[in-house]
Amino acid sequence: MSHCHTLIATLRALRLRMTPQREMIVEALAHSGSHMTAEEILEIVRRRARSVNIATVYRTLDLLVEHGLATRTDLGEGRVVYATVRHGPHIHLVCRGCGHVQEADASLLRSLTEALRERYHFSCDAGHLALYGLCEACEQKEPTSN
Amino acid sequence: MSHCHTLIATLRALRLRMTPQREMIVEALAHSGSHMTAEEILEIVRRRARSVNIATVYRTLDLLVEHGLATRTDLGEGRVVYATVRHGPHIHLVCRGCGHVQEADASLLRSLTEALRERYHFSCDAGHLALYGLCEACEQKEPTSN
DNA sequence: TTCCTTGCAAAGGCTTTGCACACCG
DNA sequence: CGGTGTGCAAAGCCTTTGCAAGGAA
Repeated sequence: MSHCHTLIATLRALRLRMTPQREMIVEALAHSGSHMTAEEILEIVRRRARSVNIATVYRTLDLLVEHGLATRTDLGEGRVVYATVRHGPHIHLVCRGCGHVQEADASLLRSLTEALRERYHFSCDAGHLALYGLCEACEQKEPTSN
Repeated sequence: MSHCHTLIATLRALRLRMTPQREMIVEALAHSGSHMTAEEILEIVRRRARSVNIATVYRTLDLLVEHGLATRTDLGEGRVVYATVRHGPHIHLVCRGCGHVQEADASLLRSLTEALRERYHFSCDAGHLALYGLCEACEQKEPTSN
């Protein structure tokens, strides 16, 4: 609740125009438990206003990401998800078997990101991370690792 | 040299038909220093046979990946790269600033993958990994982290 | 000869863009 | 009122697919 109000206030402070569409999109994203695709956001927004267009969703999400209010994570295979910054950094664990995505604590990355910085001078962005593999159920189904 | 011969022999052993197109595609991939996109492979193959089609490249790459002879890494933003297995597991470090991709030693992932297995029962596939962030040059250009 | 593979073109899925109208501030 | 934002439709990009002809075994 207050979270999306904060986001909306931030948008206003950034001198960005607040339209009903933007408000509904921000609310949909802020109220969701975790990451969402543009299409999922559209579906929720359309429950309130059927005329809202997918292009507007993409444009608003771009806006949020540009201003650091949301993150965009490309899970690969055409799946791109968004989340408000409040969710904080997390790892997306994407199962190659069933496609399920679970979130993991980003603090697990600390030693990795430090090593990458030291050895490769690469500043890893932990907030946008997707890791591929198999969830417990799918690993038992797949006899040999692919 | 011998590496692509090994790959071709493996394909033959798998009873897969060997066509000039497949041979050229495998050679292009095996001779490359690292990962390549389908389009890059096509470009190289076309220097030898202009008529080769992108669909054939995709079909051959699918074949190689299915049989474990190559890996497909989705770098996000529509960039998908392939590499022969000989390259061994490596991490792709993708710079959000300039788009440059460098490879890092996959052994850095060991403790992370162990932690994910223990805490989330997730079997992480280190061979297909892409990490986002900023390379040294781009980090100095970007004053505040995005 | 028998399937498999190929090239071509069209279709698909997701995302972006051009345009005229609507509307926030 | 001025300048943005929106809906719509079309275009773009990468990848896949249907099909008839070509080619490996």
